[in-house]
Amino acid sequence: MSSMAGFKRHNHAACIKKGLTAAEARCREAGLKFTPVRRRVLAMLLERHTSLGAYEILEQLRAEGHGGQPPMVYRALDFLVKIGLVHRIERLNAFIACSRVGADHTPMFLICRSCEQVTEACAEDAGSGMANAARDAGFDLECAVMEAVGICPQCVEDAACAS
Amino acid sequence: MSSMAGFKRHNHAACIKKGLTAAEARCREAGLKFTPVRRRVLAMLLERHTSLGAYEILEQLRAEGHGGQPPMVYRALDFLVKIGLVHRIERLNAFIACSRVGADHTPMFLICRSCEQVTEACAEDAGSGMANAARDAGFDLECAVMEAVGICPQCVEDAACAS
DNA sequence: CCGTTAGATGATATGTTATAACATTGCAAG
DNA sequence: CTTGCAATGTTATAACATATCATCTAACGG
Repeated sequence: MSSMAGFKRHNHAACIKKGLTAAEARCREAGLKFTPVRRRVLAMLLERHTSLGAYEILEQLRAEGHGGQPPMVYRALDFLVKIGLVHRIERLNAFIACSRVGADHTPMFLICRSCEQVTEACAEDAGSGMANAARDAGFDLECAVMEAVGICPQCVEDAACAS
Repeated sequence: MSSMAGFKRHNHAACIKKGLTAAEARCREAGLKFTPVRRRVLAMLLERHTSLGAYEILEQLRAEGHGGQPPMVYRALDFLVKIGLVHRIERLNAFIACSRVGADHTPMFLICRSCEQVTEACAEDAGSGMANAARDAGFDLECAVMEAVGICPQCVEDAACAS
């Protein structure tokens, strides 16, 4: 199976599996438990390949018969975010599976305001820029949030065709 | 009067006045109305000199006898954000008065997780970095969110003294 | 094997942030 | 004056998030 994601085609089934395998490995190493709920939430995020709100995840869990209340989802998400398997998109109050697990990366998110697609990109330079600006201000930077709002390549193209 | 703000001392009364004057000018130029509610909300943000939540603003308006419901505050904030007099801090779901009105700036926000102080900094380089990364991805960047979470200079110092 | 413990989950309630929808007001151009 | 438009008022609710306390369960030392 193949679909649009990250603005480009790829083997989606494989990338879900890869994500779950990486998660298992990471948890095993760290002595953490990759429980069914955590696995299911991560799988859902990997499947959708864009950001999902906590309540969308909750609804889907319920639809699958796992029942549950909001804290269940937020706990799973907190866990996944803490160990770096999932990122929070502040602008959207939503969550997305990390697409570069393991790599020491400085993620930036591209948020399309037309189709709502969210994609992770590398932004080492921008990260350095933020680190420099923080240092100049005497600020001890612990975490940098970088989110770009605009129009994704597909929507740009669609708009061009339409005109 | 003088107080800590932006991590450094400055003449606070003057900067409030300056902010309001700049706002009046900007609205007059653009043919927009700088109504009492809008003025009061902006003044409140300038006074506090850090970020405020919409409901904190609402409470204060009520305490001052202006009554009102949430939409009133959100409308005023939307207006102020749209014309660039106020920035939204995504990480905090809060708002802060722009400290560089008029300047063509690429704002980045330094959010202290110890004292909650928020400060605006310049991050031209980081902005370029994000713009480059977006361009490389074929993404049409319209708005860049840059927020740094960490410890402000004052809190770093306090921690050092305490140890 | 048993009891202890720590992490995970279940469940209820509530807190916090944001917007939809519709009514009303007030000012200014035609 | 009336029509149109932006701003404001009002009610209700949607959407996002967490505090708290109870219960379960797997891992560990005795």
